[in-house]
Amino acid sequence: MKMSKMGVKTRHHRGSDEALSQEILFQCTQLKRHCAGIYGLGNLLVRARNNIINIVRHNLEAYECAEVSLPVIQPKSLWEASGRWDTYTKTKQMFTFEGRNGEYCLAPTAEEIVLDFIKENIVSYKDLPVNIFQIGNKYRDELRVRGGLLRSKEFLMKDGYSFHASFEDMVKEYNSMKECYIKIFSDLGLNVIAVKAVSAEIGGKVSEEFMCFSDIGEDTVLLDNKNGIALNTEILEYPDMLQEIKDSIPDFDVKNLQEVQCIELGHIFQLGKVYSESMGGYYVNSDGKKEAYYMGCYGIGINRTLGAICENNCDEEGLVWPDSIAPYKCVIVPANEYLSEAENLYHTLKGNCIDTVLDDRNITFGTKIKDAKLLGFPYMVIIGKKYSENSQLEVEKRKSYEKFFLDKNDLINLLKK
RNA sequence: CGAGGUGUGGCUCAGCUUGGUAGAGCGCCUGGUUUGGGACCAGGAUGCCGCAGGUUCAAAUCCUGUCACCUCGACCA
Repeated sequence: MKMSKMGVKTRHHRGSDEALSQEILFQCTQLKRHCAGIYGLGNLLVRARNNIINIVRHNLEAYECAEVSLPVIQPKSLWEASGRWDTYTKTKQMFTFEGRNGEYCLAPTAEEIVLDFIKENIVSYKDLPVNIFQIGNKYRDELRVRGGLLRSKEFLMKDGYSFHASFEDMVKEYNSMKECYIKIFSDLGLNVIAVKAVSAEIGGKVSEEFMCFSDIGEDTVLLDNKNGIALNTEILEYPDMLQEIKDSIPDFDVKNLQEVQCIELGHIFQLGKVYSESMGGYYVNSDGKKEAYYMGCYGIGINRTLGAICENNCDEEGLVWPDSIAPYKCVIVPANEYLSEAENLYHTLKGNCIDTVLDDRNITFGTKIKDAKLLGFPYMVIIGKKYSENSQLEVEKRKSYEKFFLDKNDLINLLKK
């Protein structure tokens, strides 16, 4: 990609947000606030997000989850069936509108629609279990938005749903998804822990959240380092849940818990039969009897994960994309009289399938360097004075500022990794 | 919805207390000099001061209303 065609504008000043990463995203115009909680994303964010999506997708497919796509516009009737139309509209958390054939909502979540989707495909115990997921926009008219990507009204979410003939099978799948989620976050380079949580409006009993440590996080997590468990502080408000924990762990004591701030990136639930019963999700068992199936539900906030990664990977000079999801592997920064040499290298790297940006803008060298750091490309290849002095390429690593010289082939090998 | 705060060129903001020709920095355009870590000189363009009423000879400034946005609470991936 040529920088001149990317439609980016960088600024000298940062604006304000409680999260440094979000300030930087506004500064380099990768995040544009159109109105409260509604954002446009620039090229770098979209490419990084696509990389996250691919990691999520590949891991889920390795666990035999099948990708589908469900509509965002959903009819009121489905939400009345589950009883959640009133729950969500009362608190004005859901966007609704009048269409030609009645009322609709913009999906805040998808339990209703997924049942409507899968119902006719699951009629016998032989059709179970099934685990399907989608990656799509969700809409929630949040009472309060926060921190750019971290809490917005329109956001990209991966949501998955599993269907089972028995409670045991549901629990088994739940545990398998937990394992899968831990793998996903580890592939993304995030340090994430599973935390016991309250299920709220989604329903069901057992649920765990996947939390990433961060001072700007909205959630407070209580760590029991001795017993190796963690729980969301909101559990303290539910005496029965607290009692369950006390019963299962003999020397559990609220006094020994350590408080940490976290960002919630994912949440998995054992839903049980709540939705299948209300929405008519039945199958016929081996005895020929009709039964509602058990369900599990598994979500990852993709935009929020992107935001958390930015927050974990930035410094005073700008973003520092980790290799796992970097939108481009490197940027070529030429002094203006070396543009044609830079262009040659650009085509060579592209020819080797390396995602490369060429800063071909007719601006001063210093500005290009500043922008390269601000935008956070993992490697910067400088073509200028030193290029003519020696045939090796000057390379600087964004993260460590480490500088070294490489032959063209060594550079290709380095970036191909 | 409760409590605070802010709306002024593309961006960030000053000016408002005490009414009197609309400001700065960055960005943008033209010309020239620069060209390895956010260059310099000269010239130039850009505003219904969020919107609507009111007070006044006169309103960015005072009053009333309204809308939008931000921060803090109650809800959530």
